[in-house]
Formats: sequence, structure tokens, C-alpha cells
Amino acid sequence: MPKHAKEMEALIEHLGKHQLKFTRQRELILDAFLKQEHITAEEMYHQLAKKDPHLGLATIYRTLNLFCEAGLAQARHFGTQTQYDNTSHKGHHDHLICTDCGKIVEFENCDIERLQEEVATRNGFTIQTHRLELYGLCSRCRH
Amino acid sequence: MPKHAKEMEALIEHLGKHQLKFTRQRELILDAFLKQEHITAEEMYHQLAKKDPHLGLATIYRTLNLFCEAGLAQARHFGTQTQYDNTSHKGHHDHLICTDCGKIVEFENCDIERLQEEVATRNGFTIQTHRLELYGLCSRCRH
DNA sequence: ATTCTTTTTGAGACGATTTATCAATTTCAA
DNA sequence: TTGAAATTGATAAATCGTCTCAAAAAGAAT
Repeated sequence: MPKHAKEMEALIEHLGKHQLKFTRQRELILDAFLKQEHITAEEMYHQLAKKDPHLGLATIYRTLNLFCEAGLAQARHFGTQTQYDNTSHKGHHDHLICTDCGKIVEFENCDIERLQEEVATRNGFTIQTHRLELYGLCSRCRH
Repeated sequence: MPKHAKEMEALIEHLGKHQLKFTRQRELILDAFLKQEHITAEEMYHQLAKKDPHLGLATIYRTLNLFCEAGLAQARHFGTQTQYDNTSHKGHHDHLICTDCGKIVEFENCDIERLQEEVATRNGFTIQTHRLELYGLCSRCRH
């Protein structure tokens, strides 16, 4: 059984529903993407240049955005670039961000997630994904 | 007593400490900024164009960044643009967002906020602001 | 008030990141 | 195998924010 069978199937299902095609590039990019917790398009471009020097940057952007629509990725804007988070990596999707030095601490908190579910249910929503970012000063920068 | 005397003083104090000058533009931009909970440079540019058609976009960016350094504002990357949050507004707006129809429900949850504080403290952070977005399907779109 | 030094401003050039364009290629169902 | 529809790669273009620099303004000293 391939490493990322579940995600591959999710992608194929999304493609089918939207009359999109399964291409060599999409498979290549999915494989590379699922190995990371998060990555930028530029990083992936350089990483994949070794396997396929002709893979265009535009294709990577398009495909990562496709993954977002399929629910496999989630875009996060930080600094000047866009980070694409791998949503199959369960924890570590919440962030503490130092507004002074830019330090990022990833965390996971079950209690918060449970309360989020509660809020959603109370409002008739079914949560697919979420984004939680806490901005402040880290211990170093506070002084 | 002027509306935003406290913030104005904070700015003047910051200017004094850094050999910066108090200008008409900085006063104008501060006034406009403090009336909002958050704003982008572009929005403020158009808003202020009525009062002073010669106020340059670069000046607005520079000034909003100055406010960040003075602690009056906080930059947050959202979508493709930078939102400048007014730190004197405490109102936290967390959002439930339907990924199908785009419906947005605002909510606030004290328990979640308390847990956020806990996480931050445990990691040595002091929270200035945060952002919480829950993505999913609303009752209608779930069918 | 006038002078003088320093900072700020406005306009546009510039750099970085992402999206749009389009002809050639690939996918995939018939 | 064929053909319609989608995708790709290269690059042009758009977007956002910063940098540059001469002219203007601020503020201290005279």
C-alpha cells in the first residue's frame, strides 16, 4: 500500500467531481507535499527541480491551490510568502507568533479544539478545518 | 478633551524617544486609524484622499508601520493584503466561515480565550492579539 | 522671526510574490 | 485511435509593499 493512499484518493475524488484530470505533475507535487508539514511554492519548486527540471513554478502554484480546494492543504500568509500547510498532519496547526522577531511556536490544544466544535455545533456548522494564530511577544522580545 | 488623547500622547512619546517629528500627516493618519478596528493601507489611502488628495500611499505605509513600532497598531497578513489592527480596540471577532456559500458568523468565546492565554503563558508569550477562523459547512450547505 | 540641520514627504521606480495568458501537449472517454 | 477538454510551461502582467531622492516641513538655536 502506497504511503499516501488516503490523500491520493481524496485528490482523485476531488478531481473526478470537478472534471479535472490526474496528471504526472499533480502526482509528483502531491508526493512531495505530503512529506512536509508546510512548504512554500518556491521551496517546492527548487526541491522538485531535481526530479523534473521542467516543472514550472506556475504549475506548482496552481496545484497547491488545487490542494487547498480539495482540503488537503491550507494556505497561510506569513511575511511576504504563502505557506501551504499539510492538513493531514493533525496537530501542530496552531501557531504562536512573535510580532517582534518572527519566531513561530507550533502547538496543539485538545481543549481548545473541543470548544471550537461546541461553538460550531451551536451555530449549525460542521468544521472541516480551522486556523488559530496567537500574536504577541516571546519571552526574549518582551524585555 | 480630544477623542484619542491617550493614543496621541503615546505616539508623541514614541516620537520624542526616537528623534522623530510630529507632522500633519501623522496626526491625520492617527485620527483616521483610531476610528477603525482594523484597516489596510489601501483603504486608508482612499479614505483620506478626500481630506488630502496629495497624501501619498508610501506615507501611509510608513506611518502605519510607525504605529506598529509605537504599539498602537499591529500588522496581520490576511489574504494578499496587510491588515493593521487597532490595538486599543479589544473586541475580538472570531469567525465561523462556510466554505460552500461563504456565510460568516462572528462569535466570541471566553473559555477559548482563557485557554489561549494559558498556552501562551506556558510558552513564554504575551498575547497582543489573535485570529481564530473555523472553516466548514453551515446547516444549509450540509443538506 | 530667521537660520540651519534633520526628518519627512510625495511621486514614481523597484523588487518580490502570485496570477493570467496562450500555444503546445496531455489526459481520458468514446 | 480519435478528438474534445483540461493542463502545462514560459513568460507577461498584476499586486503589494519598500526604496530612492529632491523638495518641503519641523523644530532647535540663534
